[in-house]
Amino acid sequence: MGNNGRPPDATVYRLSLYHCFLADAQRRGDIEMYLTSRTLAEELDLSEETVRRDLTYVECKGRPGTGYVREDLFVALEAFLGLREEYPIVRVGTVQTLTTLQALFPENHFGITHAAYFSEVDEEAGTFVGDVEVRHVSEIPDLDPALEVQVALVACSQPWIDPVLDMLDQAGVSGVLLLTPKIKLGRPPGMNVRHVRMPCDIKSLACGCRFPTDR
Amino acid sequence: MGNNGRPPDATVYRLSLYHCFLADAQRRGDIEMYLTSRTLAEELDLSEETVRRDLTYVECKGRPGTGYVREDLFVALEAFLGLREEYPIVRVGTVQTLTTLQALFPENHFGITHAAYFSEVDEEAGTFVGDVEVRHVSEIPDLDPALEVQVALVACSQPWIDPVLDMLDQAGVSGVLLLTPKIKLGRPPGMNVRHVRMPCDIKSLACGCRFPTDR
DNA sequence: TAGATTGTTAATCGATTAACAATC
DNA sequence: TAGATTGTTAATCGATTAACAATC
Repeated sequence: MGNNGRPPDATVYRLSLYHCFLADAQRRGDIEMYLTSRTLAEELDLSEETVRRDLTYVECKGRPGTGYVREDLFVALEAFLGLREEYPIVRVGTVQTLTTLQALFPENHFGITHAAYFSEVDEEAGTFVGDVEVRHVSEIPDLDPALEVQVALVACSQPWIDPVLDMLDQAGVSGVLLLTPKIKLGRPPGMNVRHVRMPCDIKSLACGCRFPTDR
Repeated sequence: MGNNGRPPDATVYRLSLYHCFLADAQRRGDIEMYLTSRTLAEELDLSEETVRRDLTYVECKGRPGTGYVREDLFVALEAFLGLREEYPIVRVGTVQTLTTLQALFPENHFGITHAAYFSEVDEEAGTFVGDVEVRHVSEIPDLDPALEVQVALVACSQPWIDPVLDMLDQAGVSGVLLLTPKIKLGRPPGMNVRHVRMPCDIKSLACGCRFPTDR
């Protein structure tokens, strides 16, 4: 504890994973009072040491012999990650894509909710995905600043990527999870883009077959 | 060169990225004969040194003062990654999801093609996505071994994840790119799973807002 | 107290960056 | 030859693992 400064990326990702784990466990009705680094490690395929090291970054002391108070840990993680009760994000893609995403990663799971949906297809403006109204991407800059949306999930078609990133930047969104494959992005300076490149992941996995894991 | 043994994961991923870059450039009709580490670095937001270091793993010598022969590099990367002309993969998900994936990451882009589509929905067996017939996931173990499929792209619903991973394992598929969020996987031993956890990525991005990048 | 688990320090492992001689 | 770019070695940075004293 008392560990200041920006933690390593790998740690931030795992802290997010712990938060997801707790949100999910809560949803499933788990009400155990305490949680140890060992349990967490086993559930998430990590080592105990890594878990404890990670948790030194958040404002939550563990109790030797007992573990961490589940609820305290959850609250501390939420605070550390800068989340809110239901963290609102924006989603961008065609109605087709938005519908798939809604099925794959439903609203209000893991403590994340929607602020707005945007489609790049003109005719889809005004239609609904679930009970959410879809607006045209060109309206992204008009996103209500009061919503304080910081992150977007983007899966629009390739040609729309750069314009969409620009408009999100204008709307004050500083983090983007991008699912559409593309080689070179025209990312606005300062914008944080996590790009999932499915073709690269697949090729990496192909390579994995040539070098079988030793563990 | 002469660099043997399994390269670091980060390197394998970037080698895949270089291969994607070349496949994409070829598709766009780029026919420059040579390519330098600087160009590659600039296009992919990496450092020159990293690119050169990475390329020491593949069987392709660069020429001081000139760079790498584009075509040679492409062939060497393909060989190194264990790819083939059109590398066949399997895709798993509902018709809805498969359709979205086909739009987002079309067949025959980046040198990857399909071997088969599988849906977890009984009634969807026999339907078509694009010109590809969809089969039921329970048929995964019957996948023709002659196709030599090594990798699958899976985006089925949560309850199907574990059974699907098992059946893919039976079918000899050893690498999986999984898009469905889930905390704990029952992954068959030896199976290589790259799990994209959208909720975790989003929370990590949220955290990024609290610690603005310094560069 | 005894058992269990934390938090911290040191050691190791892994990856990137810097520097530069070799060479086309 | 001169200019440009490679490949390699050393230095740095970052992350994980191991070990263990502290403590509830």
